[in-house]
Amino acid sequence: MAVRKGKVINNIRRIRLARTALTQVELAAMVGATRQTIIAIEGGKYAPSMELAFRIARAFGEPFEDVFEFDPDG
Amino acid sequence: MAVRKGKVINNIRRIRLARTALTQVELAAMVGATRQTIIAIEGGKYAPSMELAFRIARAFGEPFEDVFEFDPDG
DNA sequence: GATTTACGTAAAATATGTTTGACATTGAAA
DNA sequence: TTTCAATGTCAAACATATTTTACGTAAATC
Repeated sequence: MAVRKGKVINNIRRIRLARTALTQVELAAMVGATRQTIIAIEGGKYAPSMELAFRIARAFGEPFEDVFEFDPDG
Repeated sequence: MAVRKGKVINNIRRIRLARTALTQVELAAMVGATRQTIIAIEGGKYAPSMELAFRIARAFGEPFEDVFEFDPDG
């Protein structure tokens, strides 16, 4: 039984709308990514790179682990 | 002037040796990665994926942001 | 001095994340 | 009812992360 890899969950959409009221385009610009990337990450298509993840948390002014959570059983 | 991307710094080597006294092979096995990956990440060749980063922090029993830090000006 | 353990380098192949560009849908506003 | 902003889908190209395999070195130990 190989090591469990888990899943990273993000609260980007919730925070973007509830706390900051940014559009995807605005957020993308703030963090130096494209709209497609924001869409894909919000939609759970894949997890962002570490660099992008930190930039997003900073753009929100939220602690990293409030934006990104780890589900070890995912 | 494009958005600054910053750099992710990790304290894996320090924690691995000082706190847990694990070898690279042992750590790799614990987190489901290869020795090469641990070497590359410790050596700053690249940042790990989010999933791997969370697994490493958990393997150490350390808070995520104690293991991985963001340098916005890197 | 041969063997073993831990760490390092390097390169090719594969997997995952990011960009670019084009087009579709929905709701709000003119 | 048309226009526009925001969101979504899709696919190809590109960049980065990870694995696999092989070989090199230094220190400890037999």
